[in-house]
Amino acid sequence: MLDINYIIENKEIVIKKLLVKNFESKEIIEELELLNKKRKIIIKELEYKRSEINNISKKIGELFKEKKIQDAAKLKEESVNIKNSFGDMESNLFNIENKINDKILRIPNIPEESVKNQTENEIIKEKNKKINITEESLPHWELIKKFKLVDFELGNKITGSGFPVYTNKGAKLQRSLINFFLEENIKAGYEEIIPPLLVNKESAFGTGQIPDKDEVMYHIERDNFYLIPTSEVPVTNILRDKTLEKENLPIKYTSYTPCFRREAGSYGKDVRGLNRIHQFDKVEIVQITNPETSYKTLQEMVNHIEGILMKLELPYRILRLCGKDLSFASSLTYDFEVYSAVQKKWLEVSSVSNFETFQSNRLNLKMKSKSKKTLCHTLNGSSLALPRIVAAMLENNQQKNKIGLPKELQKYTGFEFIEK
RNA sequence: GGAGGAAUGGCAGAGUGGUCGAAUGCGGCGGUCUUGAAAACCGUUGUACCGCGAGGUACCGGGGGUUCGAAUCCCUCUUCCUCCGCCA
Repeated sequence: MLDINYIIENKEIVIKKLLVKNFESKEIIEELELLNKKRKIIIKELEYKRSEINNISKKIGELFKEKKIQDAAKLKEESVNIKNSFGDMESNLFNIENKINDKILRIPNIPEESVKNQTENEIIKEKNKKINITEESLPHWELIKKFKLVDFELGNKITGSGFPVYTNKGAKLQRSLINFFLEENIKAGYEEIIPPLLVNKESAFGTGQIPDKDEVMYHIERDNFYLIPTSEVPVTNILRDKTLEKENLPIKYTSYTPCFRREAGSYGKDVRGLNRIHQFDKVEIVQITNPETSYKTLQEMVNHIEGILMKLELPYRILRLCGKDLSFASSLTYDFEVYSAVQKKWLEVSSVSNFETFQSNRLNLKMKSKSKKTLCHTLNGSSLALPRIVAAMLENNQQKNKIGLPKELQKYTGFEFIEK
């Protein structure tokens, strides 16, 4: 959520920058400006009247002490009159503030300076795309059947489409990847968190999932909880309504959780196999930083994730997202994709973003230095999302009757190959 | 799930209708003293909003109500504690 005063004071710049995200904001900002003026006028009058009532009440108190009951009764009447003159002011103010809120929540975050108004994502780096596959090479959805790693039919039976059952070495591979990612993150100074998988609406609001994107989340009506679409939600909300000491920053959290996404309406060949499912495993990294250093932090996170992908010996590329592809809350995002040789497709496995103050403003997450309080910057990234890593790894490393695993991962799996 | 109790500033803890935005202690910040530090002493110390400013308004778990006036009374929700029940 952007700050209303900032929007109004920097109207022209904000409008221009939001166009980079393909968001036309002129009208909405002008409406905001008008509403804000109305708001201030009402507040001024209302607070003046309230202060009058407060004064009268004080006098009444004194008169009561002096037993001047009649004088007090007179003042009471006066006070009631003032209160009656409020009219609809209070409800008007309430309505205006609601309208302001609604509008401001519809405005996306401002993209970072270097994001240009282009529709092409910039490829920052591309590594090791050459893979030895043959005519007989299978896509991962065939491989997982052949080697009995993941059972989608079983998931259909137990739950429904998009809830795979990992079996045997497929299950062990999941657990090994999770451990590998967590250990890499912990080595890099991240504190491990196991958060709740269900969150309340305040938490979903804090990181920006509601009101705009509530259709991606499963919602438990009876208790009004949401299943988390990413551990970013509970983990970032650890610090909701906190003021942190400047010298305690940055705060670095890592967390493995299953993630639940409704992915309404997406069926077809793009979602075959592990490409897109309703429940998947992901390890996340989150950082809360001093606003002055957040872009340095973003780079550090990108380097860290790149290091993990290198250890997995997967072909990958890093994209710097264009304005059009930036998410609602993000100022700058780098996407990581791994190459899936049989599908001949790049698969997104991580998205690393700096949200600047967009989340912290909703979260009321501040930093204190000397006597000054300022909003922190929040950042997060996947390190990493498992299904597509598994898909690419299986496809790229397949041999005749087995699938090889990267050395670094073997320490965790305890086996070098997946065999029949 | 049932019965009872509680929620106050960074923390601890007073306050049960009127100079209470809130005593006191601890902590924090500034100072005196000291070669330096500690101790002691003095001062200071919440947030948001409106206003050029003086100043004002709101906030004592959340929401609503009673009243001229609410931390204090009433309703409701949430969370915590004690007891009972159930339970991995």
